[in-house]
Amino acid sequence: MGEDRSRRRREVGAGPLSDPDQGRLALGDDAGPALADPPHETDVSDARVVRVLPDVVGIDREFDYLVPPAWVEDGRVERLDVGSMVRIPLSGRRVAGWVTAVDVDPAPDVRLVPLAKLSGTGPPRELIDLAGWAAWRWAGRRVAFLRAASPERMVAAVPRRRPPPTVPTGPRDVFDEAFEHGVATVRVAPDDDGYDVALAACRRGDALIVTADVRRARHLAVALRRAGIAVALAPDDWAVAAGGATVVGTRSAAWMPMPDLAAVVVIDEHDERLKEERTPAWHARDVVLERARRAGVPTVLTSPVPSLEALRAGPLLRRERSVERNDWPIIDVLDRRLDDPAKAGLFAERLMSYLPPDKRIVCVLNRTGRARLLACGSCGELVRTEDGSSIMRLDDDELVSIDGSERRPIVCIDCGSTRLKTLRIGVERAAEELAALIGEPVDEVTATSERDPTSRVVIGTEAVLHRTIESDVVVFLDFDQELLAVRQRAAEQAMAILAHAARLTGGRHTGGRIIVQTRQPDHDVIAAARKGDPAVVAIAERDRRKALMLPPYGAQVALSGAGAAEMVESFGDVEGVQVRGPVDERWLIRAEHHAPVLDRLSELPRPAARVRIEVDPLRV
DNA sequence: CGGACAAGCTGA
DNA sequence: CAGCTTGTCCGG
Repeated sequence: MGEDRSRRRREVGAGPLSDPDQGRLALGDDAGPALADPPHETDVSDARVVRVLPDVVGIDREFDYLVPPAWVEDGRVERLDVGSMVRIPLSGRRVAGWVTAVDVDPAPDVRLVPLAKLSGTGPPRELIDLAGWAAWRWAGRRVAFLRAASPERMVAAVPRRRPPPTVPTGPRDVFDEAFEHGVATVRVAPDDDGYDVALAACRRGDALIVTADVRRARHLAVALRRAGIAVALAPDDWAVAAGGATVVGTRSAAWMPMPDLAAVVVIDEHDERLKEERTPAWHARDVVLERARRAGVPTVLTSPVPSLEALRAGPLLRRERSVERNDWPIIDVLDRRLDDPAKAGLFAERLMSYLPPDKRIVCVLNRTGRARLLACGSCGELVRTEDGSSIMRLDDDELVSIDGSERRPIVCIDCGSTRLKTLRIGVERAAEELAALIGEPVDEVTATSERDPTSRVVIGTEAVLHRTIESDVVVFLDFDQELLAVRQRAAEQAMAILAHAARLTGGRHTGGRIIVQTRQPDHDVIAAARKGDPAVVAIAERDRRKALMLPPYGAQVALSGAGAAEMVESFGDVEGVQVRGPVDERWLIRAEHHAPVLDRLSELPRPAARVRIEVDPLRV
């Protein structure tokens, strides 16, 4: 060992200059002036060694580095700890990385080089550990999670906490009780804004409050600050959070530093926006549940329509049945089977008599999969080929005809404008028809609409529910679209959509109303919403998923991409794990428990070709 | 990921 | 066999 070290010292100190990093070392550079002197005084054999994970996707391996002795002398080493963000020389280039361990015994027989730079403060130790767990849980790479846990811009020093938070005390409520269970789910009113649960969490100390919606997060942050609480809004206020504060934010908040974490809240835990879309497709609810468990602090999940995952995580707390019922709007069901099929258009004949003449009305028409049309944003003409025979689509920054034979830059042939808009035929036609029926203008809202609608009656795709702040009545023109969707979680998603609509309208006690046009008036989802009791759907779903061993009662992993076949090949046979596929170049791995599948996936080498691994996908 | 190096292909 | 492409390995 001693021999190794002295050899290393010689090589590091006076090694060949062909290695650019060693050249830097000998010349001082970032390592500081101390090393510009001959290294006779600084005994590198006693130098401290740290372990670093490079911020390079595709490496996912740690390397050992020397702490430059100059850092010891100038005190920089004081700031160097697990989680520190550094720059390291790695195979001839310099890359960023995270310190994952300090004062390590270096791996033998490697020629150590010093760290190049101390860049700033990074994720604390517990988040480094949590990232390791998450990499296992979602079969991803640690780098992805450490990036999520790192500040967007380098943080040199963490400000110390401002004066101790003053938290308004209030009467003990259902949320205070929920925190005493360790993990619990509270079924709340559809229009619950999350403020009460957030406040109950803050009464316990620094709270981590995760919401699905950005606007909700911002509102909550403002409201809590107004109540005198020190709040860091994720991800911007990273440094404030690191100094100690309550953290509010969407998914990204799950990875914010919190030195004094005391309680965790997930608002609208059923919302699919809590799941990252890109791989690794982690779920913020599940990340914070694990984080809280490790920290030994309680978690409360809230939702008007709790997921099976939440119901499995802990007890469900509800309010009185009669109270819950009142929190949901009245649901009017228009049975489309009763219409004369010959003239069954988009609007049931009876619908007009259900629409109040002076209230705000939002109509939802989820016609996904319909052909999207491009039109000129200026003259309104449809974007077509030269001869006008066929429509054109957008391909990167060019227009291309459907058969691919004609391309041109984005220019309207009629007026020369370069501005385009997309039309969704379903919604557009419906808006025209509805405007004619009610004799007043009807604005359209789609995911790409820029301005908020101003008309009293609005129509749009599901996106309209995210855009509109308040309305008295929500009409689902074709709810069968949701009920019949060939999706694994169609019923829950339909229930969630109704809950979202109920948020806009408010409960029946304030006149809230939802009108549902359907050919399945007896569907569980509709029955549940009418009673204001989502358990009806949850129980049916639970039994179905248990029987099929679907999450959360089993593990499901989808593999796709060019390297998937190779990965499945090397996955081989694992006891109690079944592999099916490929269906559309996609494999499905299923098992009763996650561990055998995830353990195997984590020990498998990644194929060179890309593989998309989705653990417990929301849609299959 | 990206550089180094080896093995394989091409053309004269 | 130089000169190039493609594949595989490995980094401290």
